[in-house]
Amino acid sequence: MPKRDPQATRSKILAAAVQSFSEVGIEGTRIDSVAKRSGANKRMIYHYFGDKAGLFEAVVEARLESRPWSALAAPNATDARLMAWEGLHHGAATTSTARQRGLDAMREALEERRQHGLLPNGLNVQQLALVLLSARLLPHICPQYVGLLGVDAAQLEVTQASFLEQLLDALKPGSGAAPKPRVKLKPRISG
Amino acid sequence: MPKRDPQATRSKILAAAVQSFSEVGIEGTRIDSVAKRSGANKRMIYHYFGDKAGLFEAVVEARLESRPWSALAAPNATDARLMAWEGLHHGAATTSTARQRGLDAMREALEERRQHGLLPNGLNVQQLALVLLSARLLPHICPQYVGLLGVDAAQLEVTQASFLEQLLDALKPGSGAAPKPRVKLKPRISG
DNA sequence: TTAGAAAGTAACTATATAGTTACTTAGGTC
DNA sequence: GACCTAAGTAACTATATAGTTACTTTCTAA
Repeated sequence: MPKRDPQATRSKILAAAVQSFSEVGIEGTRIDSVAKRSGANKRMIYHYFGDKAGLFEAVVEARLESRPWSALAAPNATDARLMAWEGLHHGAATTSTARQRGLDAMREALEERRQHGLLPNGLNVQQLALVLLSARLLPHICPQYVGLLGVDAAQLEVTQASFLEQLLDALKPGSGAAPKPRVKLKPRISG
Repeated sequence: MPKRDPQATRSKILAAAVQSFSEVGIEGTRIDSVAKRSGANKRMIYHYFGDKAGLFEAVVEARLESRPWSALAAPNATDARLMAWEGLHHGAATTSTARQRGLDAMREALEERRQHGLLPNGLNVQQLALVLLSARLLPHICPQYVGLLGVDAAQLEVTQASFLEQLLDALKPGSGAAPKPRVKLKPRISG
């Protein structure tokens, strides 16, 4: 094991930064705390990433740029929260070709679904994609509303996936009958 | 006009705080800047609200507690962002009886819609409410994805409302035919 | 009209924080 | 193995920030 390992240092800083930014956001993140959590020297953060903004950029790059996108899969809490902090701070400004490609693919998958006659022709696929993405992101960002709406937060990952599939199913042209839920949920064990 | 007006002072502080918290969040908000923006003395903030956390609580109370909730109406950007900062910082912990009532009403409205045969019986109304709320909130929180998904941000308020109505319509049991969009959109004038 | 409470002000303080300086140590290369 | 560059460290600095102290001014009520 070498005493010095630039790659390892860089990535342990990045890992700590991912956690911190996701948990407490950009303003909430303390460079000193990232240094301590990563075990690296604070100076190294500036060495590899320039400044706090650069560190956040690197975090976005590492977690959001090359992630797979899918209309029904939920991003994990870490990524969802990073997306929220990014959006709240930087607004719509994002010139991300990688994410653009990923989201295009997601849209195309829905488009294909429509061409197979599984979605109504009049339906705007972009809007549908936005609704599906929103549904999977928001519970990580505003968990307070999950509870307030009477949805079981602990099982949401599963119940929501099933619900959204059911929703898409119900949109299928000609599906007049009320569809059945695909997953039968066990009653939650309390305590 | 009296030289002193406690009510007015309190509310101008609150108004400035609403703006600041909505724009830059809890950590991003500077008490000095709220004081300056409101025209009140900084000391008065501590006098009326205790500390920064108390000020944020008052902001939530003022904007989120007694607002009307509706399955299809979009909260404005200010409120949506406040909800996001609140959720990101405080998580699921919210003991809000007022919001609970408001959201219950929203759920009941959907329930009623179902009882009128306008929604499939198998459909989980809580989940549906969550999806609709998510769709209306997320664009304010993560505006970057609106553009990346190819949706026109400037017209979203209108186009999304129309889309969601269409979606609910398509869920109506027995509605096999592809529904038409309810609003015909003008092409956007560029420049 | 005067006491006392509440509203309001300005200057202050302790501390935390992003970013820097000045230095030491390791490792590859000729 | 000497040299040089990159990796790494610790102590430092300027400043910004939440919260306070000590004070003045206005309003109210007896």
